[in-house]
Amino acid sequence: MIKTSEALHQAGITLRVIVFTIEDEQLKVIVTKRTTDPFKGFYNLPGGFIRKTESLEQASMRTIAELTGESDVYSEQLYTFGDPDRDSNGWWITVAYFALLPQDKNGTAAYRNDPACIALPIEKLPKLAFDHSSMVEYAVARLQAKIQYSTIAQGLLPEKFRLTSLQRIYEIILAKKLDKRNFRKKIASLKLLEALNEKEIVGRHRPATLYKFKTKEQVIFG
Amino acid sequence: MIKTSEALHQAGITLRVIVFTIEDEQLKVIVTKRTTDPFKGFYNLPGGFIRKTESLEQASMRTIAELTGESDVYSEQLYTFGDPDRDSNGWWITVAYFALLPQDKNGTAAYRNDPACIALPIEKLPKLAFDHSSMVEYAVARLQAKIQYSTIAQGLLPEKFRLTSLQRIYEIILAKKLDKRNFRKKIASLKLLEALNEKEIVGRHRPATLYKFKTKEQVIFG
DNA sequence: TGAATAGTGTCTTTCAGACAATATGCC
DNA sequence: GGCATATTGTCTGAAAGACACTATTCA
Repeated sequence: MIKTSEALHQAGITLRVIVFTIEDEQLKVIVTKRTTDPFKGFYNLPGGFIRKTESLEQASMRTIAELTGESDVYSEQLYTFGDPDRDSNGWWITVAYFALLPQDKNGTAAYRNDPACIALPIEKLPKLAFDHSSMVEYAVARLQAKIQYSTIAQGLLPEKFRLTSLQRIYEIILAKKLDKRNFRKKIASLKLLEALNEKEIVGRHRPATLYKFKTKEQVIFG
Repeated sequence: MIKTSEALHQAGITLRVIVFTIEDEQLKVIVTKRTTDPFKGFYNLPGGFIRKTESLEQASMRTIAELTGESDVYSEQLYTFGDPDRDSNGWWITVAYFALLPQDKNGTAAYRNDPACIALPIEKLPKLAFDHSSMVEYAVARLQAKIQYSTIAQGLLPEKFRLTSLQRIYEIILAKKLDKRNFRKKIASLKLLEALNEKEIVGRHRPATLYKFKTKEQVIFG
């Protein structure tokens, strides 16, 4: 049926990671500027190759660690992109992963390892190289969907955080205001957080109780 | 950083399809029996290769069409499996798609093209070759999740169907009984179906109104 | 004491779930 | 008329959404 010359037994296969973080009250994605053609001067998503001895999961974690210096971030497989015209430079299949980089307690993104990387806000993101704009779009949709029925927001927060910070994560990702009382009622009913005997004092006002998630694992609460 | 000898620029890449259908009031998946080693005698998922001129989507649709004779079934990308030890026969990355084969009006599965294929019930499925059992598990989980907030059940039904048939689809996939009045109330509130001026008479009892989906596209109803 | 954020409760509406009797067509 | 499936409504409890005031700390 299939002529061997036509069949793509041996495809070039690459990995791309969509790393989100929240900085300056904005959802941002990490990109690098291309210095070679095609798409010279455009931003693209950081990527890497898969070693023969590692799983896709491991390859994505390694790539993210090389990029951010963080080896324990949340990540999951997003989608595999394989349109024949997505890269003029040959036939490439790209497995995309998305990941979340936590804020530190000051609300800025955690340390980033690679100086060529820059975090750009999702709003007003320029057109990216190849089909990377679609990948980001797809990842944002996944993130928006998943934050509503899982504890994925944990990946964007430091270990200890204020309820207000958690609410801001939701507001930024869903791009809408939430009612403070309803939000806290909902969070409390899920019983996934633990109040700590610690307060955080940020300004000249009442200090906030710090919370942490009872478990590090992602919880789905359908 | 990455030594070329270690990096997997050129992976063998294959496609596998998990085709579900409902037959004899059971959720079944289409498999074929292997005639060669490894896993000779085991069942495995039907698969294929990707041509250089087609997208992954197109390759999966083509594979499903070759298999079932149906060229317009519902399908979506499931997951990409790439563990280095998943196939002893070299390094293979497999992009898995899942698809739904509609019943015909008699409640049996639609025509199948490939005589080597057999549909086995999900309950009491034997261990499959390679990591195909995990793939089926993953696909079942996706199907169970998705039927609850989308019109994916449409893919398992003929164009015109009774509300009772729709309810049976839900009951079989979710493996639990549903209340008829609550089910119909819910379906009605979604306003996604259109009652036809046709009745279906199956036995010596009151005939049922036939319905169809207003649109062929999948609808997500959060 | 003023500024700024933390923390809290009620009412209304909507949706899910339990539950059973009547209707209709064929034989 | 008997059989078999189709069709329909109410009540209750839970969760979502609208809505505003008091508490606490520091400068």
